[in-house]
Amino acid sequence: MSGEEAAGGGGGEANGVQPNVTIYINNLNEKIKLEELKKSLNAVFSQFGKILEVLAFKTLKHKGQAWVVFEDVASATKALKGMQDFPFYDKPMKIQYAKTKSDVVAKADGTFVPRERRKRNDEKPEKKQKREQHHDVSQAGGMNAYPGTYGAPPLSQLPFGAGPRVMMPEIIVPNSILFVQNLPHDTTAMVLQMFFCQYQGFKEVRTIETKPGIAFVEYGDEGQATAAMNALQGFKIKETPMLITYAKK
DNA sequence: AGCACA
Repeated sequence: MSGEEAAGGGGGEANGVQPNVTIYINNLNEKIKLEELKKSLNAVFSQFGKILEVLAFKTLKHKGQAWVVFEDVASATKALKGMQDFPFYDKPMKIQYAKTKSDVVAKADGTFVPRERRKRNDEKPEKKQKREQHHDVSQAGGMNAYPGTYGAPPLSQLPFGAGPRVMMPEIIVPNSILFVQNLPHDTTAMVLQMFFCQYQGFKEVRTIETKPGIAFVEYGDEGQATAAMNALQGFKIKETPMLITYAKK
């Protein structure tokens, strides 16, 4: 047990914090509204594994910070390493493991003890809390407060060979504008921009309110668009890989 | 900078 202090590499354990299913993020852009922030965090982190909950608060002491609770430590570790300094709303996010166990997790493994004074409910420590007695942790107050579980259509249902007709071979015509499909319906343009803006020649993302699940992303030229397409093809924002093609001219 | 559970 002699000095094993890594030379402040930038990991999470450098500050003596143990690996945790929950990551603690700070240096977040404080101008972003909480709801959007949580949604974006969810979008940006769900590539690393199942997310049980995203927490953020607007109190003075907790601005610019958030907690993302994963199902397992491996996902949290991947997220910590993969997204360290990722430019998120123009600020590099700083990620560590959370210092303590999240309530959702404690509730799931039965170690949860309300930290505040228990309410007028001291004669009933029975296991009848809610009618959610599922063993599915994700339901335990998780992130599923989303306006619906849409679930993008699987790749097999994409409008490619759609229709019972003879398949015409689609001629691929390169375009500086990309057409992105198969996105989670709550994906915002901001989140898409965070991914697509990392490639040369990025101009803008356009979404259409009446058409969730798709987006157009414009680059300076076809070559740049192609590079971005190759880099992000099949990237999963939630569970379903996004499909990128050239927009029709 | 700031580690919570609305």
